[in-house]
Amino acid sequence: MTIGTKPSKPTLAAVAQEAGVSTPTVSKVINGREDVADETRARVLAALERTGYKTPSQRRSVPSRRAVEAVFDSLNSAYAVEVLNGVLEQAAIADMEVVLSVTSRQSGSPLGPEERAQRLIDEGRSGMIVVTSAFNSGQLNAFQRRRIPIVVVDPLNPPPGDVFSVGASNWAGGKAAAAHLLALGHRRIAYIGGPESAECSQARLHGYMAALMAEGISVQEEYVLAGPFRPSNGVQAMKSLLALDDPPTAIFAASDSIALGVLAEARRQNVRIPEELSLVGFDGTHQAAESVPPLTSVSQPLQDMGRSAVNFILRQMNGEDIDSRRVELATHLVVRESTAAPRPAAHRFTAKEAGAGNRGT
Amino acid sequence: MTIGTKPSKPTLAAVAQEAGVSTPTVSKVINGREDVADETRARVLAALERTGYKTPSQRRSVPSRRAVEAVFDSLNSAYAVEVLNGVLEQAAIADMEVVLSVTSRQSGSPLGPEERAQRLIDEGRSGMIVVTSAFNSGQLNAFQRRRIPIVVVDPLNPPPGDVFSVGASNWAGGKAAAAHLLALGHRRIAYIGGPESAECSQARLHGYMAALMAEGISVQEEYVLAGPFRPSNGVQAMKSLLALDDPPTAIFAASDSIALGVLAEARRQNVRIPEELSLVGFDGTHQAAESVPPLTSVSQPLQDMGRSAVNFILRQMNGEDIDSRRVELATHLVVRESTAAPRPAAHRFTAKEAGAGNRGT
DNA sequence: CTGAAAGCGCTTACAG
DNA sequence: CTGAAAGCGCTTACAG
Repeated sequence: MTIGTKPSKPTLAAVAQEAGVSTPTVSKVINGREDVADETRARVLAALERTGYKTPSQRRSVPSRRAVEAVFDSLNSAYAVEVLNGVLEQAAIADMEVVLSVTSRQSGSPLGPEERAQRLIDEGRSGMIVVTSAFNSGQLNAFQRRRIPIVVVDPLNPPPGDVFSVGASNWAGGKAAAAHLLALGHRRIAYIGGPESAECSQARLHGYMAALMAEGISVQEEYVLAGPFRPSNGVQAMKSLLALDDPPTAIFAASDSIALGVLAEARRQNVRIPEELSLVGFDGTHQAAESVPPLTSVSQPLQDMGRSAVNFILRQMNGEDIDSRRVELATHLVVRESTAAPRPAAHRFTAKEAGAGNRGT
Repeated sequence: MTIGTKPSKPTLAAVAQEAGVSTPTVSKVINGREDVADETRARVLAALERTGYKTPSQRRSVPSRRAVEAVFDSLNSAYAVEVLNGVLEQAAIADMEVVLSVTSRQSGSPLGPEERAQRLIDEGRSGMIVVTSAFNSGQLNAFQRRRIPIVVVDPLNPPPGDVFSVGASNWAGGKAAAAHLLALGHRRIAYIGGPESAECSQARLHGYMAALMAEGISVQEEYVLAGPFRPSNGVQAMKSLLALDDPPTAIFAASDSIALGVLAEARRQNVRIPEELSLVGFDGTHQAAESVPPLTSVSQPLQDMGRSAVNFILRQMNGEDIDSRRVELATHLVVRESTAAPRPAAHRFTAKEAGAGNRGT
């Protein structure tokens, strides 16, 4: 794999010497001429192999520096950009190119799975990294069938069993988030999830439930909400939660972007975080670190996930025997300033206080 | 080879004859060597064009899909991601691939300009879009010399005269920002700039100065600060400005990221925006729209800039005669909620009030 | 900066 | 079939 020191590029003459024949003979073999004895041809082919000879055009036009195709849903999330950064970093180390495309920007005529797979082969791609839900399992299979190495990163839904994928430990992350809030003394903890169909959100929800149940706290239905991974979801959910008779003292949001929506709505309603409400996000993007207050968040190793995806492609290319088709990287809770112990029960915050007392100040 | 006729494959020698020079000279031009007189180079380039000469590797290579190389400093800014989105969109429309690399992630051995240019040719790239200050003019010239279409997007500093570039009307944007604040009634307006060496920041500063001078207001030295295009710069600058005896009632920040730092520090010191301080950013990234309060900002057409860069490459590829090598797209002020009329003079906000009255609340 | 001359790597034509 | 020799197209080193 090292491109570093080449003693000297093997020439025709060197191959000839290795094979014990003249240069014209090697030339004939390379150019597929028929006037060469089978035995001689075999010796020359062996020598070509040993010396790693490349024809001038092979040397010059390097038709394909290895390239991975990276397909994203969009780049309009800090999440996607972080994964991309990891992909770029590992690709640079492996001296591979990254050909980037974004499904939302696809030109008019979307290619069918078979055509797309064929084009990937024609262009000499080494593989494809998929960070989008735009491919269904039929399409993924079209790539597999043509033996194009493929890796799906953090799929909303699990890919077919034989497709490689990279994800994060969502269940453990959800459990850690809820456990942190429980340890601070919270008992009324809400969960604002991603789309109900998304496996990763379900896993986070079940981690949250596991933590509550371990403390003997039953999960209240009205505390469990769902929606897209967007700030608007956080805004809406926050409004619903504040309107409850018994609003939560803490919220676990299934993504930082949702949490940012919660934060914005909290500020609008003058609910102070963390004094009146604790908030935990998920993803650990730089947005979480830079928000005011900085957000406690379950950090996913997004760059590592991007790096792992590239490594997975490389290992498939090398024909390595890979025992597990799924890699799950650990999440970890990063405690910042959006979580604190709940206020004493007497001063419990309610929606009515927010509406009346604080708004106009 | 028959004498006098022009057979199918034009050779170096044929080109040399056509140009009235020796074969070594043609060889030098093709390989981008510098030891060729400009006038000679022009003659040879013309002869290459007329004869339709192809290098051996060009003759052998299979025509593949057109691809642009896009080189960014990093993707850790909303600015860069927006430009990239524009590049991706226009490239998709033109059915071109985008090969993405990030200079900060370059693998161990950075390529020299000549090698890098050669590799671009070897890989069959159609051109290169540069969104980084990592290339000096010598390097840019190395690409120009080899006839690789190249476009520099919003250069911190202007590229050499013959390099194509895409930018935004920074001076007009700076003027619009200051004029907006003046129209609201502000008279003490500070400017927090980018790096002093950056042309774009200088242009914004001079636009700001022009607006003040048009109102007969002299620019106060202590109100003009500079630093990197990062939130930390905004934080530092905000601290200095608040420490002045006569702090400004409005701040024009040379980028949204700087403004976000100002916003964070303002919140920390309980300076309310816009009630006590008006704030204008620059760039118009989604960060400006999503901050609390949403930021008034001079919007750059970042996606359009990315799109224009791709179009510039396409036009160079098509050999179009391009009259202007610089395209400057219009900026426009987007007024949101971070700007308002200053408080009446009697209640003028001072640093001391912030320190004493509000902090502990 | 230019180009005659030498050189390089490969191919071709042909004698054996 | 094989390979010495001539040839081709391009590059390099260097004298002027």
